[in-house]
Amino acid sequence: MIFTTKAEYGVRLLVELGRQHDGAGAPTPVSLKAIAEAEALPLAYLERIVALLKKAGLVESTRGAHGGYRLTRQPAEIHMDEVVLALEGGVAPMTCFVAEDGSSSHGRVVCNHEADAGHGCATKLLWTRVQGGVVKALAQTTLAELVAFSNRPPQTQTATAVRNAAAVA
Amino acid sequence: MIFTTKAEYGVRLLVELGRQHDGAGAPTPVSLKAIAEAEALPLAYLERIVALLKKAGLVESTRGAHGGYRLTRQPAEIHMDEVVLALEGGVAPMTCFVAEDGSSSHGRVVCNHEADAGHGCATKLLWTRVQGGVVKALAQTTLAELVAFSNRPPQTQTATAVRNAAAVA
DNA sequence: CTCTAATCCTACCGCGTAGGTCGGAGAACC
DNA sequence: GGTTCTCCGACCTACGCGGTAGGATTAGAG
Repeated sequence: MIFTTKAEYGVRLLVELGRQHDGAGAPTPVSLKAIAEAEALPLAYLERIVALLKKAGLVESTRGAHGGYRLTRQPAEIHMDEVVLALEGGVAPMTCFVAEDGSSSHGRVVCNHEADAGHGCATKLLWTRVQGGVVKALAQTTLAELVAFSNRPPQTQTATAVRNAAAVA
Repeated sequence: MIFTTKAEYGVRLLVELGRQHDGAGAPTPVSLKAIAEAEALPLAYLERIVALLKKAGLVESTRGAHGGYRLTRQPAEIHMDEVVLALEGGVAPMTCFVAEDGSSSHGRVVCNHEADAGHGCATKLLWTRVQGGVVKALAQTTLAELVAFSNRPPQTQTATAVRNAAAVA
């Protein structure tokens, strides 16, 4: 598989925040406990995940009673490549892939067993293309889309997902 | 990361076979030992990997002395989606993704915690798009391309890889 | 006819990491 | 001051990846 549950839970957490997000600048924050119950996720684990999102500046928090988290931007302005990068710490199709700087979305990608033979590793071309496809698919999806998708009646969700995926491909 | 070393080693193995592959129908087979030495990979591990490729019909073998493996098709006719599918047993971006039939390239994809809540999982749309991007990138790459890439002088490889990746994206 | 080089097959193992828990310390609101 | 939150770091466990061991089988070479 590609992504761990960090990405899964983190995205679902953001969707839950995006659902409560109205146009106002600073709405009432949502507590992790409420999100954990709504999505049936372990609270203690969510704490560590949301810390990653906060460090990336995607959410902000207010402590204390009636505190919680809220988005720092409009859901339509949050693209999933940034989200997954914050949660997973990079999007690399193979262990030998390391980005030169932190962000793997635009940075140069380097295979670290480059000099083992005269003719480099032939798979580098392949993994580079795969990574490009993943990042592109992530960047084209916004949080607002996922929020809208999650509010749709279930029987139409499958067809919509397939249609959107076909549009991407 | 996305893929394990099974995919990495398997692709490199195929590249090595493709390099020896001339136009003739049944050329002299290449032994695993030769490939293991050329690519500096553990022989015993390669045995298990090549078994997957054989089961998928991508290579055929002759046993006994001076035996080995050879491709069943021209390198230009071997697309990487089929290869990775054979090696990794499916291309799923998340554990909850399972294909209805064996092949994940065209089969319908289903999230197995579909019915846990009223509003399905919002991440399904995202993972479907990601998987589409990966499969597309794999399907667009043939073994012949990788063979040609691996024979190129090293100093031009990086620039070429980036250019090709940009063309895909 | 045997020796040898190769494919085949199955069981085994160590180790890193994903996934999750626990307990507690600060911060705000009543 | 108690309650409700965020925050933080240590800790634990199951599992799968990556690799090894050892053998059985097949077929060409001499």
